[in-house]
Amino acid sequence: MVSRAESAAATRRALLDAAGELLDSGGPDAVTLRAVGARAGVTRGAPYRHFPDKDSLLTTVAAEALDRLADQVRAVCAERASPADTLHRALAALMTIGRCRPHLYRLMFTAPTGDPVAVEAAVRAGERAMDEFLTVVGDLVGAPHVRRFAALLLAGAHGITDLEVNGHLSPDKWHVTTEELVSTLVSVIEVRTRNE
Amino acid sequence: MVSRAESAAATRRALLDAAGELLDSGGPDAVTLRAVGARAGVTRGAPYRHFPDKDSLLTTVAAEALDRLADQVRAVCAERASPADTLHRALAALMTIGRCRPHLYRLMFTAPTGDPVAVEAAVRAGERAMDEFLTVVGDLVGAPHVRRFAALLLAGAHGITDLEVNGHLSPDKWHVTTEELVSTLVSVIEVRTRNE
DNA sequence: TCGTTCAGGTGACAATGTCATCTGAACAGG
DNA sequence: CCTGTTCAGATGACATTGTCACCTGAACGA
Repeated sequence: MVSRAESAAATRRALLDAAGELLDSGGPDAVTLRAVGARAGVTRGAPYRHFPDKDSLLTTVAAEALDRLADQVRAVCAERASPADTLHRALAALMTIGRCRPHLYRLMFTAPTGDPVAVEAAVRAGERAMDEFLTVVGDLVGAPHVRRFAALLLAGAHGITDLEVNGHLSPDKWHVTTEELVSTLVSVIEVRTRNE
Repeated sequence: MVSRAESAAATRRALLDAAGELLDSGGPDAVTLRAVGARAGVTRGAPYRHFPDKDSLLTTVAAEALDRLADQVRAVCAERASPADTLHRALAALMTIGRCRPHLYRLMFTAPTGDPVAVEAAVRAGERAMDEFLTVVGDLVGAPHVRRFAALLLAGAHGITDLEVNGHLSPDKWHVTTEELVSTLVSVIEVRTRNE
């Protein structure tokens, strides 16, 4: 029925899911190899059959999340809405992760650690997500300064999200919502590119 | 010669400095209460005479760093250069921390944890730093949308810094330096405000 | 002078990451 | 069908860490 390879793959998946769920519910401190194992139905030593160490497990969680983000951006891009709309939705995908899964969001944008193989995978996934963003911005901005404005948009949206995630953007102090900030950011750059 | 209160204050200072130095040299994992104590010339239990727990110690380190940042921005502001120059230097103060002391930078912008007293101090220090930024931006932008643009500038600079700190802004991929990004960000907002 | 306070030292404990070792079942080859 | 191998998982053990209870001695106030 279930081959050994299938069972092992299922366990690996369960471990990654368990780590993500623990991260969401209790923050990084709650992600214990023992807890991850328990939630995945195995014991504390089992994860070492699938990941070299804890860091590599978490880095793989981040890599998968970055991959999903890249897929989302690509999907938004495929909808072929107006370039401005597409950009807004792509940035919204990023910020939704920050709002719904703040600890995962932090993990995604933290320098990956652990086994070189896992690190490499995370780096590649991150670059893929950024490349997708690049094509989105490419439809909005002329070729000469795509990279500059794409980096600026990405950094801006990330900064807004990160500040909000960490509670540094209380609306009653700044009189702005994160949505308004992103809108302002995008429009400001649109104005700039039209003026060139 | 040295009163008991003086000695205690000196130890407290030594603990905070030791924590900062360990954070710089070895990252968060290197900040061990035992290591902090050793570097401060005391043993592992001594920190508990000055901080309720480890989180509160680190939160206090962050609070002091935010306070220093606020002082720097205020000092820049007092130089009375051109508003644009002042803004650039204020943002540079922020980004310099990120480049020179990346782990401390991360600590500063992470939601504070630990004892409510320490958390309160960190929140207040963070708000003070932001208020200083607000006055800097106020000299550049008209009153109606100061907060919005101040938040945008701060979030943008923070996003750029955070991405760079975590290695997500390799210049050969994006063809941009962080300085160029900040310049673009500032000029883009200047254009916008002039058009209103 | 004497009792108090309190910074600091010390032993102990539970939790955790990690490893060496063991076990049993799924596999390959005859 | 039998047999040896491989490998996922279990288990025991160890060092490290945060944290606490308890102890000590010296600086203090009266």
